[in-house]
Amino acid sequence: MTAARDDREEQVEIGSLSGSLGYLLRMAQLDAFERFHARFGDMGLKPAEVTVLWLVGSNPGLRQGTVASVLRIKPSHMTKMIQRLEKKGYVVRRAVPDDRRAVQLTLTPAGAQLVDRNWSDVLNLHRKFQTGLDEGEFEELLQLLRKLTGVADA
Amino acid sequence: MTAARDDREEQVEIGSLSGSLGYLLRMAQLDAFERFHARFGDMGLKPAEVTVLWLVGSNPGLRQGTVASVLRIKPSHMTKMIQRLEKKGYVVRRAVPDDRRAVQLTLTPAGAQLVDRNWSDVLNLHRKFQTGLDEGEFEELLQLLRKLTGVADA
DNA sequence: TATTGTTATACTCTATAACTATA
DNA sequence: TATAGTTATAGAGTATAACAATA
Repeated sequence: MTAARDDREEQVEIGSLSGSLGYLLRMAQLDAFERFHARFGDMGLKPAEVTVLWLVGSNPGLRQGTVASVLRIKPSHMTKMIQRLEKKGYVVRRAVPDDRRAVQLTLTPAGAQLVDRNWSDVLNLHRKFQTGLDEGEFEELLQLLRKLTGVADA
Repeated sequence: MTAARDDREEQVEIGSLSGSLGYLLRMAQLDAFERFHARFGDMGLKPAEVTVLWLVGSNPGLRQGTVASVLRIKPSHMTKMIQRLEKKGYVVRRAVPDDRRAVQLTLTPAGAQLVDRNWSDVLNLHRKFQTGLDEGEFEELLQLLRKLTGVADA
């Protein structure tokens, strides 16, 4: 009796949960992950990894620690992530000349190609799906999120 | 030379990352977690757990599986979460009379009290902090997120 | 002494599948 | 046979702390 169960679920009183920013952010992020996976799943990379590649591509020689702090990824996690990206041949690690404790990152040609080919699609991924938002609303949403998080406009 | 390092980080070119919905959602969620932890950390509950308590309080006798599907939490994780909430004395599990495979959830008096005392603060947590958004912008953001995620307005 | 990145440990969340007890 | 929930296992992300190399 699937119908009966579905009926039950429709009776749930969500109420003021729809006024919770935390809940809405969580739901939005789950949707975003699903869209990413549907479109880029066969690339074998996760959203955070693609973001790291784009950031390194835009800032060649960026230190690993800087990438971690900009993206708010823990250093110990960053290490493992960069090792994966290096193993896949997208990233090169090199000691920083002035400070040999530090590691500077650059993309390999394969990494650069991957970013060039896909970054635009990554940015437009959510617009093109049936989000219910028109272009103006989408931009408004981005603007409000930038203001909320303190991320500077491009 | 901390100053030197800070200077380096300020030179990072974020560029079109500020146009990425996924990135902004991630940053917003990190901020939201931090605010939650600063305000409710000593309660010993996480955002998802508080949300479950509120949902059960608003829908006494709700099945565990329904809670899981509404909040998009995996059933196996839901089991462990409910066990924690039960152990802390906030939730009671009972077999559903019509279907003894299923479990219906209700709050204990302690659970109900916790929700009554804190839910309003949970909802208002992000407004009151220096988010940079005024009340109108905050409501607009919630509205756009509801539209994006398909969550019905209260 | 302090900092960059690495390694190690533990815990949470996710993903999956096998299992139980019911239906 | 199918479903509700549980258990088990493996992987990713987070949080900490200890560590090596370098500053």
